[in-house]
Parts: sequence; structure tokens; C-alpha cells
Amino acid sequence: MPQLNGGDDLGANDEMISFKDEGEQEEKISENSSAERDLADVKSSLVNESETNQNSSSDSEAERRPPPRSETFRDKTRESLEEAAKRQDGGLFKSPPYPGYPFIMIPDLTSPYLPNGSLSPTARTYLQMKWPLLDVQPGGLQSRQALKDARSPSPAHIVGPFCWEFPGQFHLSNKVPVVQHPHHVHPLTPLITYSNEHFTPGNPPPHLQTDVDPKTGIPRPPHPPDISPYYPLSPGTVGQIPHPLGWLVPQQGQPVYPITTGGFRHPYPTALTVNASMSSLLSSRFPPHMVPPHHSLHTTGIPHPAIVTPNVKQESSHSDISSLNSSKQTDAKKEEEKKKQVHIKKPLNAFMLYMKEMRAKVVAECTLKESAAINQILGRRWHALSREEQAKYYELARKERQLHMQLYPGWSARDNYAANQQGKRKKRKREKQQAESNDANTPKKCRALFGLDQLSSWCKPCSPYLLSFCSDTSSL
DNA sequence: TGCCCTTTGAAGGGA
DNA sequence: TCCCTTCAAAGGGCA
Repeated sequence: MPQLNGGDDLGANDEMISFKDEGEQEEKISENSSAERDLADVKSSLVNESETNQNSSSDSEAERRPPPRSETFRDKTRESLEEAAKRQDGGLFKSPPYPGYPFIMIPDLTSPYLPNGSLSPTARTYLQMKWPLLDVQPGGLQSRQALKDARSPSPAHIVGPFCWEFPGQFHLSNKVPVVQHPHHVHPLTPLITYSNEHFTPGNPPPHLQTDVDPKTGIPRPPHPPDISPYYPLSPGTVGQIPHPLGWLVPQQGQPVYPITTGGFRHPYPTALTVNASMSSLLSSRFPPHMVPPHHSLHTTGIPHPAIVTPNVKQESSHSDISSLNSSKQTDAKKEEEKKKQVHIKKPLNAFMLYMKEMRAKVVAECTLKESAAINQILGRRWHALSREEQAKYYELARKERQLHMQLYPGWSARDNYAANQQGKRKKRKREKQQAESNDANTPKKCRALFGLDQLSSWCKPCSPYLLSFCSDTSSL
């Protein structure tokens, strides 16, 4: 397996791999050596660029290693944010302080209006990011209403894909994004930059001043301006980290890691409660100073989407009462179970990122729905990508892993093995491979034996398989 | 209902 | 170091 030099420890496997795809392999071999050198240049430049930006003032070797926990991402982030804040004196947002994870500088929405009463562009963008199903039009009553709604989103606002990346391209339509789109923007080009210029603290418009809790009559406190609605894990820490790849998957209208409604930040403490599983996860995985208090939701918001919590049944008030005594006795047990149930997913690799981005396109082109067939097409298209194109995804994957590692330092891919009945699947896999070795007529075998150039040589069972390539065959 | 399929890449463990 | 295995996404198919 050819590997490139110069990668960091996280990107060690981010190397271009010579195609193992059956028939294509031989024809690619001759060009591999030179092409890989080219890719090495491309990739090393990408990696160097990001790493140089991250650690411009320190020596390379030490910086390649994950920094000590006491001064890791959290401290870097705070420093970077402070630095970024200083740089924003002119009101213009410049390059993100941490290039790998372009911080979305979420403005304070206390006063999202321009002097003329219209909603500021930044506010519109913010709203559309936060609630992409809202069709927020500039300056209109609708936008103000949208803002009002956004400050206290109904479940209808909350459900549905949480799209960070293409504000303005979604319309409220029965919770389903009508217009999603597309590939106009390079995946490595962050779409959104934010400025605080339109969000200087001030008095909200009159209709927002009436924002009073109907039950208590107490005015609802505005969202603290220093806390980002996104990833506010703990005060002054990594709260401003949006998912770096959230803008990568416009077709599906959701970030790489779906944001669950449970993680949806709400400005009011009463709106949501800290997910118990998340809380226990944080307690178990992070030092106490990084664990947000249970009662202050505004410090929680959106966990890293890699965290998948199981569906916890909402118990009714009646059942709450009836089970009060028993719940006390089983609290510890439940907590323990929840800890076990929390599932931190693996970071996506380059191909997975590519698949996520391109799946919808392939589905549309080929009118296919079967994922297995789609994935075959995507696999071939992946191979057909230029080295530079692939390098983008390798770089994204590297950043993804980096962020994942920073968020879950103690996590290991092995942690997820047990959850899927390791032994059982191992056995199945072995059985399958054994079966395949006895059956030379599988589609893959025919492809491997003859390749796409000799379709006539494919056996009958494999022939229908060709259909699944759809238009993809022409592009290969 | 839950596993399988299908792809590539990352990671971990065993030899 | 190499090899093997599992998992990550996705959704139709199937037992």
C-alpha cells in the first residue's frame, strides 16, 4: 500500500491508496507512481496549510502530537477566539482562528434589526441556518415573525434536517426542504462567514420586548452574548465549534452528523433539558470542568453529532408519579444503562464523506434507491475522481478525525465493537467469505475477472448487475 | 424487526 | 509488519 510521507499522526492513513478494484488495477499501476507523487504534493500542501495555520508559532514535531489535555483544544480555542475577537475590530470577519474548524461566529440576536427595522442579513443567515425550514425574507414581517418563532421554536421548527450550509435555499414546506441545493460551492469553501457588526447589544424591538414567559410572567433572559448556540459545551471552552463538515452535504440538507432535536439549542432554560445520556457521557468522558451543569441548558446546546443517544421514551406525568419510588431505587441502574447506550460513532472517512455528498446526486441521476447499488456506483466514481478531488475528502476526513479525537479523547473505535455483537458478525463474515470462495459467479468476481471492458464475458447472474451502474458506466 | 447488501477507509488486535 | 475484522452511511430487500 503506497503511502505518502509528511502526514501527521492523525493523517497517517489519509493516504491515497492504489485502486484495488479488480480490473482497473493493472491499468492504473503504471500511472500510480507519478500520480501519487503529484498527490503527495497536493496533499502535503493541504495538510501543511492547515497545520501551519494552526500552529504557526510552534515547532512541528511537538505540534503534530495531540497537546496535553490541560491545554488542548479548549485553551487553544479560547485563545483563538480572543485573538479573533481582537481582529474583528473592524467589523469584518476574517479567517477562522482555527482553520480546520472554521468557527461560525454566531452573533447575539438580542438586536438583530437594522436601524430601518429590517432584519439584518446576518440575522437572516443565522435564522436560516438555525431553522432552515424557515423562509426568512429580507426585511419583511415574515422575517420578524420568523425571528420571534426562532426564539421560541415550536416542535415543527425543530424537527427536520438541521442544515448549516445553504441558508436561504429552504422553504417552509411541511417540514420537508423543497429546494436543496447543490454543488455550486466547492466543498472546501466555507459558505458562511459571520460578523458581529449587525449585532451590537441593544434593545430588542418592541414586539420582542414582550417576550415574557406566559406562565411565570418573568421576562425571558436573552441568550448570553458570549455563549454560542452551537457546541457550547462549557463556558469559555469549545462551545463555538460548529461541525467542520456541516456544509459538506448540501444535498441532504443535514450535516455529516445529524443534529437531533434533543441537542437543539434553545434560548430559554425551560425549553429543553439536558439529555441525561449526554450528561452522563460528558461526566464520564470529560473532566468535571468541561461538563456543563445539568440545569443550565444554555450551556449545552448541540453535542458533537457523533454522539448517538438512544430514543428515550417520554414518560407521562402520570407514569412519573407512579414510578417515582421505583425510579429512585433504579436511578443508578438506569444511569449505568444509559452510559452503556450512548454511542459515539466513528468519524467518517474520506469515502464516507464523499458518499454523503454525492448519494443524492446519484439517486437523482439513476433513479435508484437501493443503497447497495448506489454505493457500487459511488465506489466507481470515487475511483474515477481525480487525485486532487480525492485529496479534498481525505483532508476533510483528517479534520473530522482530528475534531473527533479532540472531542472524545478517550474514545476508541473498539468501543463500538461490542455494541454490534462482534462475535456474531465475525462469524457471518467468515461464512460469507468462505461462501464467496466457493462461488466464482458473484458479480464482484466477474468484474474482477473481466472488468468493464469485457462485459460480454460476464456470467448471466452478473449481467443485471451492470444495470445498476446506470449512467455511471459512461463516466468510467 | 433486524440483518444483509455494497462501497472505501480507519483503526485495533492478533500472529 | 501484515492480515483480518469491524464500523462508519444509506435505504431497499428479505427472512
